[in-house]
Amino acid sequence: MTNREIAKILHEIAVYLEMDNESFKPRAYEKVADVIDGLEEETADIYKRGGLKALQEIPGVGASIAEKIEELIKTDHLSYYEKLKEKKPIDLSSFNGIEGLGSKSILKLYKELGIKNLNDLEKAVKRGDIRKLEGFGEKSEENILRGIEFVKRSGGRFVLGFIMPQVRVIEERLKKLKEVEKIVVAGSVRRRKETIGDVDILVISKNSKPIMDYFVGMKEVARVYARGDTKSAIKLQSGLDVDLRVVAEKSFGAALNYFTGSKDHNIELRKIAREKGLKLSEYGLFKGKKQVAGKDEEELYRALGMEYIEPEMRENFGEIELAKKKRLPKLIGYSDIKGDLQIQTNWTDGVNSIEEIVDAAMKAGLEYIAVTDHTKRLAMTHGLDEKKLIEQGKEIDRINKKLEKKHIKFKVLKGTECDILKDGTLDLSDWALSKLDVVGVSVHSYFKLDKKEQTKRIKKAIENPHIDILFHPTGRIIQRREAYKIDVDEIIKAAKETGTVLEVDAFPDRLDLKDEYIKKCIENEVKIAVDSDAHSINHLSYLECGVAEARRGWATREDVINAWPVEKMLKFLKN
DNA sequence: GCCGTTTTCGGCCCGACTGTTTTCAGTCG
Repeated sequence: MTNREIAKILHEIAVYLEMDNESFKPRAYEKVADVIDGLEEETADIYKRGGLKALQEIPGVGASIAEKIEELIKTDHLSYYEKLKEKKPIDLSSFNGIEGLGSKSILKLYKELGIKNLNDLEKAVKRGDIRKLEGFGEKSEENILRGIEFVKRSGGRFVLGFIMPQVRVIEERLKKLKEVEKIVVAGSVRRRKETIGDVDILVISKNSKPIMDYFVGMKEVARVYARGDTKSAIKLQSGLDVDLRVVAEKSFGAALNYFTGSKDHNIELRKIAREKGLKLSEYGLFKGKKQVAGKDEEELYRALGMEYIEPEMRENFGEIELAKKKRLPKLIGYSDIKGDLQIQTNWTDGVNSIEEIVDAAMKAGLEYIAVTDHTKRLAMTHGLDEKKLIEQGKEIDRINKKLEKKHIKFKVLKGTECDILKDGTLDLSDWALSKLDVVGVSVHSYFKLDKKEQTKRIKKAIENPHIDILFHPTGRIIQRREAYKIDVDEIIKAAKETGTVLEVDAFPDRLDLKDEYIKKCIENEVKIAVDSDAHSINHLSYLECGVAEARRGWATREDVINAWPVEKMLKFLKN
């Protein structure tokens, strides 16, 4: 049983307990569900390793929940949960994402109308049964209908890197309004989560009416949920929900903090405030009635006795403890990347020539790139064999000479994205690999091998002394493809032993490695490389998404080899 | 149900909005 499955059951137990008007138990289950969902190690492995005792070391897990998890792991069943479900046989998960429907409403719908799932709900809405219920009305009915549509369509989330340009356009437009004194996009966009559900924008203004008028009247607005003087909410034609809030200058920091989240991070901060006899809300930090901080975030964190915490770290994964001790890492900056070590050109499946990419990379402020086209095994991309690779090397020599002549300091490196074959051997000869500056390897086939075999395959590949970087190490594609089954800890260990760099592929729906694994690399002193995996010059801008993910994994400039000058980076790869 | 510079009981984050009411429960972030 996976963490996700365990978390889902615990979450549903919480909902059932809420239905029974239990006051604090639901929160206990809810909390553990969240913790387990975010756990790196499989709970089943934790149990295997240390039994009930180890389970109880998971934050929020006590004797009672530990036993329930044990039962789940051992038998794939939980009698406690099944009894609850027997009493109220409702498909709770089908109601996820229908905004405004919590446990109490779901219970009412079940009791009064016998609604057990989304299908029943849709039928009841269409019959007009919902509005007749006490406590429900036309508006509720409309909301439910909209929720059903939403859930059916998208599951409700967008890949941040793909939707970001749209967010920026709106931000820029609002910024230009003369009534807007300050504007920040908060929420999960500011924390740079991989996917987002909606966008929260905060502005300071003394005259909000024209701003709100403009906001709800934009051409791509599909629907206006609310239009007030302090808050408006819209849905864009793309399906993205955007909220705009106007806050007072003296509360801006507190509001920004509050609307940036994460929720867990905020809860911790509020607890700390309470311990100090203070009260934290989105209006500020208060001692009694008196505001002691909240104008900006720096001041707020200082008043709580800690360092400023970058938004990308605010997940309550230990950042607050470090901030208290004033020992937060200095995260890599968005303009620290000096080179890009994975780029495909029109020699294989990229669309641009090497020279076009060099040109674009220079304009983007880079100092070097590695050309890393696919190898022959990927026939559909016309992958390069040894002979073509040598030809390409000559072309790169020519371009470098040309740059030198013009006294341009930019450097093009010879590289490859060499295929890892099924047995862990490589698609190019050692002789060919030894001629290259940057050797990346990656898996593009046999995704379904079992965990042991897949791990062994990748380990074998990176044990080849010519290998520098393992590209997109887990192979996941967000919202489309699961990661291959591999033991990431084993791979990190092998990378440490062989001096292999692990990549953070910056493509918005890859972000591979993801944040939690990046954090693990850094804890184990394994270096990472943030690469665009560009297949066209337009993709170079995705480097930003990779840096964001690296920051979410607490990476500093020292951890990222392509944030280093080219000489230092190459010297590191040689050793 | 969990947790403890409050160790075996008492407290658990906070405020606002929504839709339905006629003072509030439910939901959300």
